[in-house]
Amino acid sequence: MTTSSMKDVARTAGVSVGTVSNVLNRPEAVAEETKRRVLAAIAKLGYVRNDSARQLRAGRSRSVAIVVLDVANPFFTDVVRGAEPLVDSAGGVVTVCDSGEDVRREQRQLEILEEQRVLGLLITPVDDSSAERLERLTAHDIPVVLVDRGAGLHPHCSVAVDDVHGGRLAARHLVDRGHHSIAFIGGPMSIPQVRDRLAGCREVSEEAGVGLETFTSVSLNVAGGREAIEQMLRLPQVPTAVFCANDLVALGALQGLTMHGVKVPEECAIVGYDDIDFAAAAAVPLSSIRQPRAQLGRTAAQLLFDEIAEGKGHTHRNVVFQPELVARASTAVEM
Amino acid sequence: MTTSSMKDVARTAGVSVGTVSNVLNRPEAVAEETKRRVLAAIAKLGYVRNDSARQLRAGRSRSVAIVVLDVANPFFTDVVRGAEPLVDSAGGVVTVCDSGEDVRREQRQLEILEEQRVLGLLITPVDDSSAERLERLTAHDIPVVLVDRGAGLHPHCSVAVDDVHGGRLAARHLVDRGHHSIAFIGGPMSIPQVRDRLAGCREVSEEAGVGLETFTSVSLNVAGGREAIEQMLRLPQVPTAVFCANDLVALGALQGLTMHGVKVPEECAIVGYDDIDFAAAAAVPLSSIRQPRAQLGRTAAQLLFDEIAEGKGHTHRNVVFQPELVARASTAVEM
DNA sequence: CGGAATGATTGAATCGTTTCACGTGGGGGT
DNA sequence: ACCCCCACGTGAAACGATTCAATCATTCCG
Repeated sequence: MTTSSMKDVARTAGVSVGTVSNVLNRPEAVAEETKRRVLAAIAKLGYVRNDSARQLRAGRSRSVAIVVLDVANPFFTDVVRGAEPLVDSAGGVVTVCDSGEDVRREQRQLEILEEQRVLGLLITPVDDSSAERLERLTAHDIPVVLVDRGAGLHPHCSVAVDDVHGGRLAARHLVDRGHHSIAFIGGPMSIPQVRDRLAGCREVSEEAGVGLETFTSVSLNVAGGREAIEQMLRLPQVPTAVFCANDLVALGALQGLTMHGVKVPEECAIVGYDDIDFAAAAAVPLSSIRQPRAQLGRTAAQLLFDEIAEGKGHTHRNVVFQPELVARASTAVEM
Repeated sequence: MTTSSMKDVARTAGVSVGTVSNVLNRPEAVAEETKRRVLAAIAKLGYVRNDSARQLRAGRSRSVAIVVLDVANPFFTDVVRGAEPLVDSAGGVVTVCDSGEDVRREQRQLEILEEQRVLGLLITPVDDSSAERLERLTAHDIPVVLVDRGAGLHPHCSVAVDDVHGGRLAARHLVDRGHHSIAFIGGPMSIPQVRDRLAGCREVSEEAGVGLETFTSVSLNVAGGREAIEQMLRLPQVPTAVFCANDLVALGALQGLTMHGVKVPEECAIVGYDDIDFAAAAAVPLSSIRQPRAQLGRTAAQLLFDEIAEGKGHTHRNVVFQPELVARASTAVEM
């Protein structure tokens, strides 16, 4: 028998289990001498609290789950970083889940998180198909905060960055630089952020009478960007600028273009999205649309705890941040 | 009352809780008709299993924890990625914990994980101070696999890459390129990987009669690299090459050097470590020491499940991979 | 037609905490 | 001397699922 329980501790200390529990949870309510004896017993037996039993009694766990599209994307790790301190100081634990942009994985994870009765959930859903399940979580008293997702659409709190506006900023920047035909790279199109960024871009390009080709990448990562460039370069008339749905795609695009001897920014400009740290450190430092990453995480966690604290009387809040353009070498040439 | 239990399901289906449990866990043992009724009740009530209760009974949870030094470091996310499929297919769940190179945080997380009775633990410990606690976990039947850590030192399974050899490879490469004085950047020195990589580097530099200055960075990230370069550039005689303890530090070093107008690789060469994807995409593509990142994760998970399966009769295995040099532009000049 | 074998379901014990209504004994106030 | 209150402790009842021996029907076979 390697694991000892409260009962064992109680026995060795010559007290009741209730007292052991008190030593652990309300030390001020137990006499010095007794406390000493109990602590000694705990040390001697190497007793460790059983969280399952605790949770069973409490009805909830202490973990706050964050479900992201891609843990390997620095954007998301920065969001997680932003949320962590708050959760920590509230005595919680952060659990990171990677849905990998895969609806089925996401489903499975949500199921498990629900079974675990997590304290709350921050999530960037893959697409709209999880809406139902998320509402169900809320109905089961598990607050959900949507991260980086269009506001107001769902009965949850949310933090988001105005992606349509971000798309506009990118396109406006390229138009100002004199480009007449733009390529948009991103996908899959089921991801709302991708659609929104594209929408903003389209808005500006149409208004300015500039051509817009879209290339759907399989995934929002480096490989996706590289592959999309292959397609693009097969066009009879290759666009002189690409706007990528995120920086990983942009880095992939940069690699693809360089590999084919296309000079960036002279022959083709690039604008990315997120402004992850690596964007500035790229072969050609990337112009990008900056999002307040850590702030997103921090605010999301804050909203979550607010909702928990307010309980039933809570009204959802939807916080929207504005993105900003960071111009670097990858768009440094006038056409 | 928003959450229903087995008892509720049993009542609505007109059966006993034992039967409900059977429907869920051994469906073949219950009659079709009954099963239908129970499933209907489950659907109607929106019943969700309570994992805490399950675990309490089972004595273990289903989660495999991975404790890493820095989630924002692509090296670690790749390791996690490698481990995930295996854990998944074994019906487990991955929990990622970020110790942030902070011993106290690590301690706290280990405590929590022990309380949670996790299935097992993959960990890159911050330093040796957790050895005791880790042994205690093993004693409590929680298998521990050390990731990216010197083999044989501890009573656990481990997967590692030969860091001393990696350091040698880097130094050898720089010596071959004709450098006469090398700077090592990395830290804190309490991290064993840092010490080993430095040791390998020192070995070769001494053997070759080449100068070696070491700069201790506060942390193994971009900022750490940038700051170390500030120090280095104050030297009367600035080294012509730097070997960085990982790629993030190397990227920081690259930024620092560029900011001060030092040309890479003409005036100063750089070798990184890990060969993360971003290394190849950097402003000056980085030479680096490649580690089999995903393989590390995969093997670690495999060892863990082996240990669980073998039980008491298990003997620890220590798998060591060999790193390899990937030469790119950042060392492309002969001195 | 009796008895055994098979199949389906039940009920109660159990996991390890937390919580709360109750003792119990001693000390202070009047 | 009496009463009351306080400070400490106790014991037992939850929490929700799993498991297993026991029960109850059937069916099958000789």
